Amino acid sequence: MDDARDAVKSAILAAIRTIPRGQVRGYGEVARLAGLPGRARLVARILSENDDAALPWHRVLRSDGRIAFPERSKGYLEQSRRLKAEGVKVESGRVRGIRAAPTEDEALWGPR
DNA sequence: CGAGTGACCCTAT
DNA sequence: AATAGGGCCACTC
Repeated sequence: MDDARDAVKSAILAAIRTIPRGQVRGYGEVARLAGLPGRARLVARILSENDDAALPWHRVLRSDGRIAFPERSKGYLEQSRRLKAEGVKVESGRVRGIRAAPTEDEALWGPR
């Protein structure tokens, strides 16, 4: 059974739903909020598999505030459009006004 | 079980 | 600011 996997998916989706309108979060941030530190990639995969139209997936970006899609991609345009519609400023494929707390990630990824 | 891939992240140059 | 290198996780072949 994929109970565990389903639970993880639900947790991630819930975390994404927690993002307030007009604001954005990073994949790693979402993963951490979902109780899955270091599984940012998993979040991305879940999003690719997700089919919930009510899910604000467009509020999920990379840590740099960059959209995780190539500019020519359809998803990029869609996400950019939706973000702008919510009052988020997007320039050159990157969002302004965000700062995904890197300090926490540093503790986890920062190996040194 | 090894190798390849991806809507990722970090450090260093 | 942009590029290069290394790492971690989950899935597929």
